[in-house]
Amino acid sequence: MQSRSPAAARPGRPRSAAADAAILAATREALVELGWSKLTLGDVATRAGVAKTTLYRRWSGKNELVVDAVAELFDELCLPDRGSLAADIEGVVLQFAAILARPEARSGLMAVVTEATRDDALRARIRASIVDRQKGLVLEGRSRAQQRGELPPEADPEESARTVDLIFDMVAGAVVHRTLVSGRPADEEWVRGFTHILLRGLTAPS
Amino acid sequence: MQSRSPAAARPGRPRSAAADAAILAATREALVELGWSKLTLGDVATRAGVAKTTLYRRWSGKNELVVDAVAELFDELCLPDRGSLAADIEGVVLQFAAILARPEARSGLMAVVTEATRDDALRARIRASIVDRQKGLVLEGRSRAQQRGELPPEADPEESARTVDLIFDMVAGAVVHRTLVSGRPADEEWVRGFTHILLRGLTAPS
DNA sequence: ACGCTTTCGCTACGAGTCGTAGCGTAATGC
DNA sequence: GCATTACGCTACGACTCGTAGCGAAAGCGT
Repeated sequence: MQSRSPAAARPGRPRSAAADAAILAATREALVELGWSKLTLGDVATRAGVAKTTLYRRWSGKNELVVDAVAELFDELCLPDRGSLAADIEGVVLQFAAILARPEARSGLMAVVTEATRDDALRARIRASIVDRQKGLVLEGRSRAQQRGELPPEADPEESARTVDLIFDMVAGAVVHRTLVSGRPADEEWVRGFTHILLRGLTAPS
Repeated sequence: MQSRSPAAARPGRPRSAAADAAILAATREALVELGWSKLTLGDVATRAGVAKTTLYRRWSGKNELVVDAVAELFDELCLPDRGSLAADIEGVVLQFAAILARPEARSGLMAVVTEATRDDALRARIRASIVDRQKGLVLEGRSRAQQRGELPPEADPEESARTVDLIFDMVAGAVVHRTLVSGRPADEEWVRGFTHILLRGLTAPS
């Protein structure tokens, strides 16, 4: 029960880390050029310079591969301290919008979310590698705002968790809908208006 | 230049309206059982009791067919007058959430939006048959609220249009994200919390 | 009743993708 | 050297795609 680490020193030839990187990069490239529906694993393998069988040895299918390829795009997401809650929100929303403006994120992210409606394992994979990271930003931003005194400290932890979930759905949902459904850019002007409404909704006296 | 109506009295055998209904119903049924990716036009044709060629004569492909099939789900969407802006919003959001709770809407709607990221004609079709109808509800609700005095009348029409777009992205985006990404139901409790924040953001003094 | 026109159901087809199996070779640890 | 695993390559059956061709059916005008 000891060696269960993922990269345990197993005997035999190790998997090429370069191949992993090449495959994920090729997947994003194919997403840009072909989109989700016309992306084939054979094509990705050719672009990456690996055999198709190598691809199937590491990923069980198109869904899992694209999740990993898209997840790397969210690595750059962080929460810079801009001094006020409003500025922090605007900053992170603009970062999120910049990622969603990239074509590989647009087609890839939406597609895997679609597939996840019928695949619980895939949904868990998305949550672990993408969604939870975003939610962490919401938690961090609220913690900062409470330290600044911009938000009251939470009393009920359960109520607090519900509020975080709600804020997260509102932020991510609005940006995604603006970018992908309305088809218009989430630029600074839009983000300012959105932040304005959200912030007043959170802080105004009832 | 006279007879340009879509169903002009053309000579020859008319298209079967019953076949249209059967095909769209079969498409929704297949969406429930198979989901988007495993749905094939041949299977839909078999379920509907029509030939595959008939399907291709009326729709150019899977995307357009599913848009029409899903669009019918939104026919029931309306804005009941509940007496206050808060109640109106809660009512229509709950209706929207009820539609998104159906599996054929979950997999179908998200899938066509995904495909629309690379297909402008498809995006226009979605906007015409689904999105614009929802946006109309936002306009109607705001108009009512202004008559009641719950919202101030708009001065700048351009600013007004921007606000409507923003509200629409926030409402639809939050419900979609809650339902499809977070994977939790947009039940009454959640809708109350959401409406509370949105409404305070819209009406609280700055 | 008769043609004209369009739709419909059916069959068949080449093209493309899928996911897997088999084989020989390359890379690592003992 | 030897065991073990990863890799590249080829080939395969099964499936879906979108289209073409055909004869039959259903309307409309004369």
